[in-house]
Amino acid sequence: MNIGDAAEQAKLPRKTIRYYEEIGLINPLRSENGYRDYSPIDVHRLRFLQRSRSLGFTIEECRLLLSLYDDKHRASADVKAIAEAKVHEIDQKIKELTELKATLSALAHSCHGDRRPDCPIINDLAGGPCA
Amino acid sequence: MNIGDAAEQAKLPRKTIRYYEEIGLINPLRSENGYRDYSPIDVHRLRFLQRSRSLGFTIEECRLLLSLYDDKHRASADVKAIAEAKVHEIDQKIKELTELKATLSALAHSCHGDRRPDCPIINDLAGGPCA
DNA sequence: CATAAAGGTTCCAGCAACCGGAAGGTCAAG
DNA sequence: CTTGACCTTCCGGTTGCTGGAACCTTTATG
Repeated sequence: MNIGDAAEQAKLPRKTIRYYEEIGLINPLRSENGYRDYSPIDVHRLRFLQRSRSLGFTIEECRLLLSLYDDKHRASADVKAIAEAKVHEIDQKIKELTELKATLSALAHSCHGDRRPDCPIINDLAGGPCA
Repeated sequence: MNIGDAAEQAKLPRKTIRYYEEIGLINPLRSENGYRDYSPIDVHRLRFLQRSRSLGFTIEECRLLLSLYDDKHRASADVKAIAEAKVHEIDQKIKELTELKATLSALAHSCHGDRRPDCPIINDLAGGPCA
């Protein structure tokens, strides 16, 4: 199967697939004409990558997950630990963003938003809390 | 004032300050010896940048905010619009992350996490929703 | 058979927003 | 006089791709 079809099945751009090959996450065979030739197993692997990435795992985490995927004797606990760490990370990020939003929307709210040049937002940015 | 002191006052790494200069967000005078020389106004500007960045504005948004800051006749509405757009963006990001977290923590929860190799997380990644 | 469109290939460059380090100049203190 | 803390520039790397140029191959059509 050529890269176009593989891309469609894995729901990944061609460019991304070539990039994944470049960094050693996958390596398909080559046809006589030099075209990449993806087996169903390759496509499966690409799909694994697509899903892992969309769940927020970094490339390096994906690499690790793939190695666990390949290792038929790994313990499920290993995988679970990675997933839980990721959940924690995401949670932290959510907290940060929530605070950010509160600060910013308080600022926006305090601004009358008319034609006058006086603006609490700019004033805060200019001389805010760390002044 | 040399870059070290400016950095401390603005709470920005030296490297970052030089970078901001490189991309034209600031340009301090130079002393005889070639050292950058920051005026209080420069430091103020750096602080503005530090605060804006920490509130999640991109560099280009900061550039815009600075130009509004410099323009004594701009309407506060212009600034408010930018802030509100940012709040909306942040909100979207929070929503995305929340969904991500739900998916991932459901997965982690479904995994018994012991020594056995069978793992629902890996299984999902391998053949998940887009199989 | 010619040709044009739609695939494929490689490599090079660039995005955001910096960070780290090397090689070197400068300045104050002991 | 030397040590060490500053400062300078420049180069490369980070993450995860994406776009484009220049080129080859395959397929469809006139």
